[in-house]
Amino acid sequence: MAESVTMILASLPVALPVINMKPTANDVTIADIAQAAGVSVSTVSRILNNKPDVAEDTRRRVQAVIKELGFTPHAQAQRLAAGRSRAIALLFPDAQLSLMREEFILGAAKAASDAAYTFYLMTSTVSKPQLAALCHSALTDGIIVMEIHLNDWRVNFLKKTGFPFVMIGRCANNAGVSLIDMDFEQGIAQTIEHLAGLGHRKIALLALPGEAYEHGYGPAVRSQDSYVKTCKRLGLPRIIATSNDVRAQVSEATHKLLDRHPDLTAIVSMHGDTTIGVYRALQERGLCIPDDVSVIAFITSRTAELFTPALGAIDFPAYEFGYQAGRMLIERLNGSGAVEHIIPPPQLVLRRSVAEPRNASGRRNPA
Amino acid sequence: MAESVTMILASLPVALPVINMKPTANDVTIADIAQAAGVSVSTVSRILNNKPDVAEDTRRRVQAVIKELGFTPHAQAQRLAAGRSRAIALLFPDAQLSLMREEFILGAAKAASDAAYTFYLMTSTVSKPQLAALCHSALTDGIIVMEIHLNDWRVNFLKKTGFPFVMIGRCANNAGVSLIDMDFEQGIAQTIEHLAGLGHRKIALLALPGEAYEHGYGPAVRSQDSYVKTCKRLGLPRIIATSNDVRAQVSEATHKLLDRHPDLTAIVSMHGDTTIGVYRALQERGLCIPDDVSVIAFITSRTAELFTPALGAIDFPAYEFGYQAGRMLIERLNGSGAVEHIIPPPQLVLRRSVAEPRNASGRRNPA
DNA sequence: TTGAAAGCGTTACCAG
DNA sequence: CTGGTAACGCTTTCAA
Repeated sequence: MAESVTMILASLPVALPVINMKPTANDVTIADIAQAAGVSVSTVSRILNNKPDVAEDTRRRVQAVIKELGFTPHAQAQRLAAGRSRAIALLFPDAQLSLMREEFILGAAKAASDAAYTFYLMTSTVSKPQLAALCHSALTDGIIVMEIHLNDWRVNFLKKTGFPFVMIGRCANNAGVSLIDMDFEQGIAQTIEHLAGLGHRKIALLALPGEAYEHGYGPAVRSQDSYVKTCKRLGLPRIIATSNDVRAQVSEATHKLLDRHPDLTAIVSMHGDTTIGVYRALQERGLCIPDDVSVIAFITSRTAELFTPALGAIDFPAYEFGYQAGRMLIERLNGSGAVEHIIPPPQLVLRRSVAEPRNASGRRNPA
Repeated sequence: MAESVTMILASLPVALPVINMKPTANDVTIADIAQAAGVSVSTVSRILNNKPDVAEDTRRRVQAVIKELGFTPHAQAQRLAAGRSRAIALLFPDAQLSLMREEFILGAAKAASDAAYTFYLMTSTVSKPQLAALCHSALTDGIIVMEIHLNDWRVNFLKKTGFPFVMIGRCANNAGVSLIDMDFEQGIAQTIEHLAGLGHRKIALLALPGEAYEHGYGPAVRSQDSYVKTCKRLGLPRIIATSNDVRAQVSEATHKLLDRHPDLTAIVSMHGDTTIGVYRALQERGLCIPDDVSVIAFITSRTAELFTPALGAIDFPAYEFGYQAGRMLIERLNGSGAVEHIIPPPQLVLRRSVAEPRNASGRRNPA
């Protein structure tokens, strides 16, 4: 009854079940059905694909046989013959750049399953040859690309080859390709405006790493530019710090930020869950959220609610983004659906981490 | 320059790029290579598959042609001909039962990509016919099953058909099948012992829903049984509450728990990130973590760190679990690798949410 | 409404 | 070492 306490590595040299038989060897095929039902394979195929031109009578008879013999189609063969895979793939880069990435997966997978498509997940960043190989492989009918740069070689490549795809994110030029993207400009603008409306004057942007901006990573560029523009417009000082999307580094960046600007009263974070680093830094300095410093980030509701105090956010509905991306792609593949650019209006969700600034003179000093 | 503020639904009736051509129609095939290189397709195929019996000279020449023509294999056809897909699939149920589920995906996907396998993600719970269809489809060589019940029809089915699979979790009888699982018994036992060692006497278990236990969901059964046994052994009272894995309900359950047992000093949660519901409930009652109540959960480090105070945990290395599951499956498929049962020793990670109980008489009253 | 046969792009066996 | 050729299991004309 008692389970072993330590790792059990039962390398039992048990005779493994027959797995080296050709996986399909003993399966019942469409030919078996045809024979058993006394019709041709073409007829069975028609029935399998719900073609109209089959006698009701025949259909019923064959379907009975199918059921009886427990036949189920060999998707691999279907796909080869039909010239399409009824599959979509999500290219999910390794890089640490992005936000809320995991939820994209489940959303896209759901869209696929809703449309009776299969769903491939390709982690690890692809090289150009790899991408070409993927397109030629016929494994998938279309792909979802994310972490888009303003000038993105993958997008250029796919456009050139005409391989169907959609983007989560967008380039500088998005003619002819469907996409769903966050409105980082408006999101930032609204956030700064809201904070300014509460009385904040020193609002810092905790941005993505400088390389991200320099490499033209969309969210980095758009948010930072919008921050600068908005601050200018409102006559606010521009206070920008950058950090990798790693908790410890976010924390460190926050400390530096506060060293340089001990009087700032709000931080807008481009980081996702690693914004916890901001919380920790503030805690370490004995600063209170939101009384001393308000914090807002681009983040999913579910994650924002884990913070204490709950993290105010420009809501990032990542699951929905993934779902929409999948949906658009599949509609595209099915011939329905025109080019769509979905850029939902940013949703500012105020939670406990956002408040009016405490009277500046009342500020406690850092420990 | 200014982006539109609202959702842009650009249903531009643009002439769509040619996507209805048979996806493979214009691709260069192995036959093209053969012709261009002046060899047979068999030879090209051999070279593609790195077979030894090819003249170095020929090999180089053909490879040059391949490169020149930009040939890339049609995986779909390869798979049909070879009788194997070099793909694995993860069955990812919809149900709300489990913990840390998303990270499994990335881990398993990584294992696949490390082995040059492709990775399918099947969300939504499968029915028996669906599972049978998947096995026959030849889309995947093996599958990873998770959210295992002590007696699991999927496992029984797969065993019977001999289709290769591994489990994240385990059944009552696990002969002949590889698995990786959390040691819930020991995890709970160690946790209770540790808390008791700190001086806690009233330690509650916030368990999974009653149905989960009744249906024989492994983690539910093992943890609860272990809790009861351990408490008995240590002479501690048994205080069990159940809840669905939804924040609001976890919160409510916590409130009820405290209504019935206002003097409890520690809560062990079987819930993942929804354990935030426990935090909120305690907060609402003006109870302090950990001074009034210590909290421990089964949870990933990354998520535990988002809590304030950081959530003590029996660490749930979900990514690693996914990775190992994928690795085992692929090794199995490759013929290497015997049956493995991996049950890592539970890792108790004490964070800020765990402390000695405050002197019981010093306890503040609920607001 | 049905059937025969020609693929789909590879792999793998068998001769040479 | 190389080339023919039969699968792989299904879809899809084309005739009947």
